[in-house]
Amino acid sequence: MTASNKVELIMKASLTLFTDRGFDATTIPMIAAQADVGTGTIYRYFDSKETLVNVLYQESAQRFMKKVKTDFQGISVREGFHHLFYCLIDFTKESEYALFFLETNKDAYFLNETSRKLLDEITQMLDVFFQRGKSEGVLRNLPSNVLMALLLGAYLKLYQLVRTGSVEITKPFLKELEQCSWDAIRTH
Amino acid sequence: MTASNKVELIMKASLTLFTDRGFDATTIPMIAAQADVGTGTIYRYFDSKETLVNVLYQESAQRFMKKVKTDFQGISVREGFHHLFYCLIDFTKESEYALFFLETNKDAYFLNETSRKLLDEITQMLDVFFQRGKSEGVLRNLPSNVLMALLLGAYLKLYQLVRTGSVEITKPFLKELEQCSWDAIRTH
Amino acid sequence: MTASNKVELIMKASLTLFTDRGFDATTIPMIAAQADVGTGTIYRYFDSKETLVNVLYQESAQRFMKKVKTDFQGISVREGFHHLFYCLIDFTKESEYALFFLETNKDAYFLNETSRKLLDEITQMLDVFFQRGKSEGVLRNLPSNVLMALLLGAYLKLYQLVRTGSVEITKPFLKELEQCSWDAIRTH
Amino acid sequence: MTASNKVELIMKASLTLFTDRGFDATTIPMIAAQADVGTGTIYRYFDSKETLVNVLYQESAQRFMKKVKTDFQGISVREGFHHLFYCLIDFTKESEYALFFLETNKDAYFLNETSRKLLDEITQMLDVFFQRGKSEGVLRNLPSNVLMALLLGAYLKLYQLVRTGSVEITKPFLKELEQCSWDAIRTH
DNA sequence: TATGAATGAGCCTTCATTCAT
DNA sequence: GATGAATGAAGGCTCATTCAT
Repeated sequence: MTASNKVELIMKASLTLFTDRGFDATTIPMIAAQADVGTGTIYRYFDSKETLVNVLYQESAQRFMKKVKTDFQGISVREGFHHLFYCLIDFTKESEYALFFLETNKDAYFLNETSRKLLDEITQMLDVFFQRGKSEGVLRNLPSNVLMALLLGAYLKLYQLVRTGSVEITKPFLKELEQCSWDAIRTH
Repeated sequence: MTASNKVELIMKASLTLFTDRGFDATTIPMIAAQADVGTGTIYRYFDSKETLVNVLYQESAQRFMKKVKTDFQGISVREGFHHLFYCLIDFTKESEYALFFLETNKDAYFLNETSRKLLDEITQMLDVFFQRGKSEGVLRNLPSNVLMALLLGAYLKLYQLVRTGSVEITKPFLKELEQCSWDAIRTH
Repeated sequence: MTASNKVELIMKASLTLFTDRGFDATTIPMIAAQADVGTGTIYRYFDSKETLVNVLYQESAQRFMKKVKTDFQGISVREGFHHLFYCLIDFTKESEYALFFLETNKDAYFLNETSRKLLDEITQMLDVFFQRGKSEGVLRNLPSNVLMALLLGAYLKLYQLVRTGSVEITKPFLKELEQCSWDAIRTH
Repeated sequence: MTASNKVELIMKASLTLFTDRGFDATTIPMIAAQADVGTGTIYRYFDSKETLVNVLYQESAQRFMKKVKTDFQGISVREGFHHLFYCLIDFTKESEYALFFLETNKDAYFLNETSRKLLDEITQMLDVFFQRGKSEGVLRNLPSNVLMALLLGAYLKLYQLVRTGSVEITKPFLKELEQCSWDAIRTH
């Protein structure tokens, strides 16, 4: 078994557990068991539990950023929003546990400087987009982080319903949700 | 120093810490230090950490429910929404850390039966309101919990910005946010 | 309420609880509740929990010693044994909780020097008696503490059965037990 | 150092301390220090302090039962008594702290169902023996538990003297003690 | 390299003791 | 004198982290 494979196993297991149970309620032995490796092995690849969670966070952040960036240029604001919305959806679909990244607050006590900076990068990228929307008069004249909060907050709370099985995702449902979110931030 | 004073200090400290760090990452010694009381004192007033968190939750839930109920009858759906939105605002203003109640998931493992029942009551009360809105054709034809998630999710994420000082609350700002939320769930 | 009265209440309550639950499992608040006094009141009369238990022990020891001493002179060894046996019985009857004294080992970690010395006094008194029995050829030629252990050990173990209700005390039963104990230590 | 070694160290240390100070007055850190292991190590091998004490109790009970059972059939009552008496002696000699088992009351709050059942088995086995003695007219007509109490109570109290060094065990001494105990319960 | 036994700091909780009323 | 609220040291137990194999 290659080292990278072990790392992957550990990361996957951590992500699952952190998402399902939270950072504090997840123990290193739990992760080791889930990843089917020894406890000590985790420490061969990650300095500490905090390092691990930050690596995870950063990996997700990077993946999310890359996804958003792709084909995000040279399209209309409405198309951009559609893109953004489906990035969230795809991102969550690809790995349900990516939610961990989306749900973790910027000021979570276990995040380090690197993680926070990465989030800032994403925020700035989105800021550019939202600024354009505002200058074009398509989006409400609110701070970008507010617009993003409206979008992301609603999305996450909704996804909780999905995860608990209270709500089922269908294409028309997604379409309507996209419209809701769009209506929330666009000018009328 | 009166006993009630200590209870208040403990509750306030707990609420702050639970809101900021979450239940698991908050330790009893932390609470004691923040409340400036001895560790043992907390146990004079609360059976356990779990009792404490539930008392806090229920107190908030009750306060929120009472607030919403007042003047919630015999008004139009739009007016009802306005009422609801400003209940959230006032509730959060009164005690910033009331967010703890709003943010805590129903299935948080530390909530007891009483807490869950209380939340169910609130949910049902809101369901009646959202149903009326839908039957009048004013609100989108989505499940009530979805409509609530859209409203609450956005509000909470937004309030995080307020707490970190990234955004300042002003009357016109609130007015606009109310409109955003309303636009998200109303029919167009 | 006179001070001495409080002291009595506290001592009685302690004795009961120490006998029933043991020294470690008995808390000061428990004693206070049972004695119907405030927690702090106990510390007005006793320096510490350890002081309290030693006072109790010594009081019992003194009472037992006095009881044995009375009419213990100028009688035959057999009569002396009868006296001793019924001292145990009466002592236990008068206050069932006197058992605490009889059951507490000399090397119990909470006993202080004074308590140990008092027990030594009793031991010496009994030694005189047992020596006489041996020199008269009535008792087995074994160390006095051994003879006493045979008597007391059997008695205490038996009394446990009484307390759990497994065995009922009647006059003929006591008569037979006395004979058992006597047969154990007398010469044949 | 092998795992079984640690378990042994822990069990030995616990047994010593439980015997010397009792269950309540013995702390896990004490045991760890005595066994020269970390506190946490104890919990690798025993779920809880209560589990530990029960394992200890059951191990002793089993060892005692096995010892008594061997060559306990088809011998006279007097021979049976001799066997029983030397079982106690050997048992205590093998591990001085086996006393913990003999001294612990059946109704000790920390004993679990398994421990109690094991003691019941032993009690029943002895009951059969005592019944035979009574029906043959060799033993006093007293309940079996009373006869056992006479024997065991005396033995335990005696052994306390041995442990404190007040008395030294020699062959003739044991012989005489056996006779004492036998004289206590036999018919005359 | 991989492991998991071992560890001890730190958690929740209790309770002997103090002290302001 | 009497009280009981307040305290913090210490107990049982968990778990992040280390290290010998």
